[in-house]
Amino acid sequence: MTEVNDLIANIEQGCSRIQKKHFRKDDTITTYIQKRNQICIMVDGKADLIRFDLNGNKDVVDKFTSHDIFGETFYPVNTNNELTVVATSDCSVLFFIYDDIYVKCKQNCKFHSTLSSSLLELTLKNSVHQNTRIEVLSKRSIRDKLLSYFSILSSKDFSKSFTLPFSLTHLADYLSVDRSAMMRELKNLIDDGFISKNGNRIKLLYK
Amino acid sequence: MTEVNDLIANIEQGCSRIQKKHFRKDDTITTYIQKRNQICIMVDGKADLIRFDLNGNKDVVDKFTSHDIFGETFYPVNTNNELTVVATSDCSVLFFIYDDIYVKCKQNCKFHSTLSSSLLELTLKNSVHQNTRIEVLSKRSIRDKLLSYFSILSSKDFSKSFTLPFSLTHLADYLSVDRSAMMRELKNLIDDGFISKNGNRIKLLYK
DNA sequence: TATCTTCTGTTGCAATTGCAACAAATCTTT
DNA sequence: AAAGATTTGTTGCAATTGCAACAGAAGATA
Repeated sequence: MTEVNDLIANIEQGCSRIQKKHFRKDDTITTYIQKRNQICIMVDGKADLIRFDLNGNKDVVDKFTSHDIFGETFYPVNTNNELTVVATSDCSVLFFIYDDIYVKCKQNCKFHSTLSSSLLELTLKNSVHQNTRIEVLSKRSIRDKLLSYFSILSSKDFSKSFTLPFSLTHLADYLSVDRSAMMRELKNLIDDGFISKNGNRIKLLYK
Repeated sequence: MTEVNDLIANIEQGCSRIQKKHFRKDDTITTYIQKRNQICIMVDGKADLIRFDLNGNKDVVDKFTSHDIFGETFYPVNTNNELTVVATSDCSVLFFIYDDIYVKCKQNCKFHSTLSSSLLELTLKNSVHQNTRIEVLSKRSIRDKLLSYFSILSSKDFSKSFTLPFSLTHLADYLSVDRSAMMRELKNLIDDGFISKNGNRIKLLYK
């Protein structure tokens, strides 16, 4: 597949209906509510997708980094609670409305065919990440969640040793488990000889 | 967005590199291993995505029904254990290789632009399903998993009453929890006055 | 350098969950 | 209509997990 940067450059240059905006840390980038299928592409920077639930609790639903694609289009309609994307670093984001581009603008803009295949690539990449997360979340115990995630990281790096892509605190969020329970289970895995660990570097000791 | 049937008809007719095959119940449709980015579209029928793990346990990773898009392209490379798609009813499936179509056949087949946007639609739809599942799986208790899933179904039907799209046994699989524990929690939700239930029909009683 | 914040590590305890096992009900197939 | 398969419903018990709370380490900011 093509380089992500090329794709984004393609998307950015082709059509007046696509906007690029810049944000500072803690700015609200967008909300998922009645935006008629807004699609966003993170060119550069980081952001959190946040829900305020019925009790007013803040909940980080997802995290986006450079080259991620996100927006209302990817989410089930849910009238109960609004989703908000908040910048966690300075960032730049492309915006457009799916319906505008594919319905209103169909005839006169031949750029759309390349846009489609670029978007398709980004969306497929996104799908792989989602399936990875589903795979891991669907394990019933913390131990299995950890082992399954480690196994995927190991395959990706072609090595029994790899570095976690984020902090242990964030890992617990990603696995949707209590951090202290996860720490306990990491210790058990070490004691039982399944893995060794040095900071954020993990080594698989089995098979 | 366009009707799924139209999309599939489009995809089916446009290109000699796309094949349609038929399967009987229990046939193996495909395996996810070194198929160079195979993409499959279920025209009609049902199938399970199955993993045989290291202990030889059979594990249903995902379920596909009519109009679902699936295949190796959507999954993280994982050398450890092979994924197999097995028909759970008679079905017909479209097959093609992503790389073949977008790389080898780029110049001479103008059908590709419509293919791209059709695939994009299917993949976006798939993304919504995946995010729904992630949303639900990331809840920490069975109670919250149930309530979150019910809330999504309720929004989709614009009603406090709705019918579960599958059996309670399958629901437990979808939520990745023990079935008996889920039944217990359903009973608690009823006793606590959050929901009422009649067979597969659920009614939300709060707010 | 001092201060503030985030991250890591640990523990006791209570609550939730998974497991095993069984019986009854419902749906399929012959 | 009978036999077989699948689904629903229930329970006791053990194991896992979440929660609360704390302390020290490491990183960031002024």
